[in-house]
Amino acid sequence: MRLDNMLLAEGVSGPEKGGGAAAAAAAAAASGGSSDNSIEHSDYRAKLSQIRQIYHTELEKYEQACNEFTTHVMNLLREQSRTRPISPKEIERMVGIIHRKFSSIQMQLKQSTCEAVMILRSRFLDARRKRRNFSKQATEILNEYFYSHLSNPYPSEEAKEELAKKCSITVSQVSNWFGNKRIRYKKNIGKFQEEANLYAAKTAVNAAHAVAAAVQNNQTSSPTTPNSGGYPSSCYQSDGRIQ
DNA sequence: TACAATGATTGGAC
DNA sequence: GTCCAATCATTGTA
Repeated sequence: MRLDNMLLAEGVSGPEKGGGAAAAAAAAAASGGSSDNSIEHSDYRAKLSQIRQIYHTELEKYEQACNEFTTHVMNLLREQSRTRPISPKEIERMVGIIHRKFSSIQMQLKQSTCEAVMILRSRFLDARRKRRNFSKQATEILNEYFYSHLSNPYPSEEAKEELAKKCSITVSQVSNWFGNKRIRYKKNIGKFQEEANLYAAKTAVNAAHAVAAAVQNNQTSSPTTPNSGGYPSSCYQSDGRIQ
């Protein structure tokens, strides 16, 4: 069952008894976190534990109420048996109805606990709230690739994976970065011109070093022509995409 | 503290 | 699926 799996995954329906209720959990989940990672993590765990505790407390209450109500109904039936015959099957049927009713209430409790956990998780995992700037080195690597492929700044899947590895970020972060970079560059080429020249010069220096090394080794490879930067309007397709 | 920069998300187009 | 464009939310800085 998915609900059980989720609660189990978060340790909510496990054997360990802690503290926390659905409503309180939702309130806990709704309150903001702290800036520090470790503090945030302990905050998350504390709120999760709160959810767990309330879940178990409520569950116990329901079980107790169920037992009390069952005993009460059975006593009533016994009393009634003095005035009319009541078969054991009838008693069994009544007990079954009570248990089904209570288990559906417990299911609702599970559902709301599950929702509270999901709210908590989404808040904790919401990347926007935890955005961190990439390292200077990573930005450098990405910029180097972007400006040296200005005529076609669309890295292949392999190139993205390579860049992701080099920058210690994910492939989707690389995709996001290139998406943002393309659009922002296109919107304000003038602003990025200096940066483009800088990286073009860097690429040129790297190429020159490579050529020098090749010459030294008596190799005959020809140098690659670095991209000069620019990004003329002709680079864009009619639909606005960069060619 | 206001503002710019930046990484992530969303919705629509292809 | 990718990409663009707009936007959001956070971070960095003057």
